Amino acid sequence: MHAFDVLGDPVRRRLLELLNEGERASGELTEVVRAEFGISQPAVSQHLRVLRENGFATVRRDGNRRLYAVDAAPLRDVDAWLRRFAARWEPHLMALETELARGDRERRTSGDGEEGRHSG
Amino acid sequence: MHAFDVLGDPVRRRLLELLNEGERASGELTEVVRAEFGISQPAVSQHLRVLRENGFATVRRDGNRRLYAVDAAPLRDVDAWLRRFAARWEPHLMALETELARGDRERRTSGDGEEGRHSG
DNA sequence: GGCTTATATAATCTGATGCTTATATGGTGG
DNA sequence: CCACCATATAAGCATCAGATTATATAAGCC
Repeated sequence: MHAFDVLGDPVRRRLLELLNEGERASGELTEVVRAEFGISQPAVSQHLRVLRENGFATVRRDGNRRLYAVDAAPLRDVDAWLRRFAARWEPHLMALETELARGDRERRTSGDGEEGRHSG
Repeated sequence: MHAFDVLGDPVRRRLLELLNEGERASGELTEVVRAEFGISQPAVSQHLRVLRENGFATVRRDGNRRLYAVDAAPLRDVDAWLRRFAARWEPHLMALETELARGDRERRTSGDGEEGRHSG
């Protein structure tokens, strides 16, 4: 199953959005999605399975529950495909990237903690 | 139809790839896709319609033919969604973007050439 | 052990999507 | 005008993804 097929479903996109905020139990995800899309628990579970089986999410046990977390590897692939078109909407982006790649290795940030505030 | 649904189809992705190399006539696209996917001309035409109607492609007349070109607007939307996850595969990217946005307006004067440490 | 909770799987049904064949539209040239 | 390209649309059909209900698995608790 291609990554884009996985992302083709709105429920799965929503699940990924939720997971992007942090690890969540299946039940929590189910509650949110149930409310928003009006679908059943098994339906959500099946979507989670698709995410799992295609590498978009990982699971771990926590007693009774299953805690899901996002795994961005396939998203990166999607991004890679998209980037081929990026020049069309951000003509300057390519130049910036080049510059960045250079600056990045020069600067070698030590970035342990995040002392910078990205948004306020 | 959501942008991700449009991209969910491999034929349409391929068409976009081809269009990304430059304007092409429907017939040319049809030939390539026919060879690769073994589908008929109407099938391709219908995919082109989906691309058109969802803003992924534009058409113009050239005598007998219809020349298609890619329109990246919806791809940008997709990219915008993806970017919310970008920090997961490129932890430094967010910082770089922030820095760039700032550096871009600061640098403006250009000439110093040492943009080495914006520190932080 | 037996009840309850949390989650996954199985089986089945349904509707949307994409394919096909057939046909329409519209431009070009004799 | 008529024949002929190039392309789009129409109509019908098949397949598949996603939904549902019912049930299985597995952990926690008394």
